[in-house]
Amino acid sequence: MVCDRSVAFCVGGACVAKDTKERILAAALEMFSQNGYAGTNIRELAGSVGMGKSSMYRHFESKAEIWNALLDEMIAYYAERFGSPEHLPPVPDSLEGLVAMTMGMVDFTVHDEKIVMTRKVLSIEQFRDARARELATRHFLTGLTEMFTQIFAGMMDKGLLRQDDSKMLAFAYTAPISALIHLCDREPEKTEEAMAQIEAFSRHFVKTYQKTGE
Amino acid sequence: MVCDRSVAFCVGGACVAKDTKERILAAALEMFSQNGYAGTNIRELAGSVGMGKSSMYRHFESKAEIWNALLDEMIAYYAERFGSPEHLPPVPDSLEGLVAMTMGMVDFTVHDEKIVMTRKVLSIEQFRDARARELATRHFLTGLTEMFTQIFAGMMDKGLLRQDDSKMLAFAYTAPISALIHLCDREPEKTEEAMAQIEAFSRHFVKTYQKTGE
DNA sequence: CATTATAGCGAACGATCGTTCCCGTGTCAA
DNA sequence: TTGACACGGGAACGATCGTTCGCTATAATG
Repeated sequence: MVCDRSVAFCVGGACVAKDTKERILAAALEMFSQNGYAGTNIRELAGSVGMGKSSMYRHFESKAEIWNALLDEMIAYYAERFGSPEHLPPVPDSLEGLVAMTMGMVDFTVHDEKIVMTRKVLSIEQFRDARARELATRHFLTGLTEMFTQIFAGMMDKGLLRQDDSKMLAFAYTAPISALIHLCDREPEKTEEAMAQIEAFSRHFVKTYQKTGE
Repeated sequence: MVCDRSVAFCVGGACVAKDTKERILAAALEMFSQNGYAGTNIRELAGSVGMGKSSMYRHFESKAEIWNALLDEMIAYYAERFGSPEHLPPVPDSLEGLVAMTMGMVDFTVHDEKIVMTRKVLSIEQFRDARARELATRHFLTGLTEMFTQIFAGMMDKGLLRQDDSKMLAFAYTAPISALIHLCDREPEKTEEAMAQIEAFSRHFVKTYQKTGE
C-alpha cells in the first residue's frame, strides 16, 4: 500500500508530508500576521521553511489553498479550545477567584504566540474574507462573552454576585478586557501596563457587582 | 505668476491639482480599507479616479507617498475632530441625556463612511506601519476613554453619577461600545442589532452607576 | 531486484506590479 | 504669437509575483 500522508503514520526520514504541511502553515501564520495575505509572497514563505519555492506546490496547490487551510486550522483550533462546554473554566468560589482566573486567562492569551498571531491575521483579513470575518467576531466579541455569561450566572447562583442580567454583565466585563488584549497585540511594549489595567478593571468590576448585605 | 497648485486658488477647468490630490486620497482610502495597502494597485486606483496610471505620478511620486499623505490626513482629521478640548460635547444634564448623546455619537461614527473606512484601514495596517499603530490605539481605545473621563467627572460634580474613578468608568463605558462599533464595521448587516445593544448597555450602565439615595 | 510514488531542487513562464519616458493638449504670462 | 508649464495618455521598462516544468534522489511497494 502506498504511504498515506493524510494519516501520517509513516516513520523515518521520509513520508513526513503531514509534518511539512504543518510547518508551512506555521510559517504562513507568522508571515500573514505581519504583512497580511497580499503582502506575503511564496518565495519568502518557502524560504522560511527551508524549501525552494517550487517544493511548496507539492503540499499546497496554490497560495489561496494555504490561506484556506490556515483558516481551517484556526477555526478548528478555536472550536476545540472554546467551542465545547467541557472546556469551560470552573465557576470561581470567590470574587478574588474571578480576578485570578481572569488574569490567568489573559496572561495565556497574550503570551501564546500562536494565538496572538491568529488575532493579528483576523484583524488584517476580516474585511476581505468572509470566514475570517466570522471567526473575528467570535474571537473578539461573542466567544468570551458567552463563556462569562455562564460563569457569572454560576456566581450569581452561588451568591457571589448580585442578581443581574448575566449576559449583559459578561459583555460589560469581557469587552474592556478584549480591548486591552488588542492593545497588547498592537503595542507589545505596553503589555505589563495593560495587564495591570486589566487587573484594576477586574477588581473595580467585582466591587461594583458584588453581592451586598443579605 | 505660475499657477500655484499648493494653494489651489485657481478657478475653472484647469489648475485643479489640489482637488485631484484629494480625489486620489479619497479613492485610496476606499481601496486601502477594502484590500489593504499591499492588496491595492496603482492602476485600479488611478482608474477609479478616472485617470491613466501614469498621470497619478504628477500628484504623488510613489505609492508609499500616497499612503503617507493619507495617513497625514487621517491624523490631522482626528486631531481636529477629537484632539481639541473645545470639541468636547457638553456634559449631559440627565442620565437619559447621556444615553441620547451616546447614541448620537455612535450613530454618526457608524454611518459616516469616511470614518468607517479609516477604522478599517487602521485595523488592517496597524501591525505594519508605526504611525497607523499609534492612531489605531487612539481611535480604538484612548480617544473615547479620555473624552468620557471628563464627561463622567462633570456628571459626578452635577450629582448625576455616584462618586467613583471617572477614568475607570470611562474605560468601562467606552470599551464595550467600541467593540460593538467594530462589529458594525465588520458586519454592517448587524448594525441595527448592535445599536440596540449599545443602547441597552448604556441604560444598564447608568442604572448601575447612578447616584442613589438623597 | 525493478518499479513507483514522494519530495526536493533550479529554471523559466506569463502576468502583473510600481514606475518612467515621451508625446499631446490646453492655459497662462510676456 | 510664443514659450513655459501643468496635466493627461499610452507604451514600455525592470522587478517581482504566483505558478509550472523537468530533473534527481530517496524510500516504500511487490
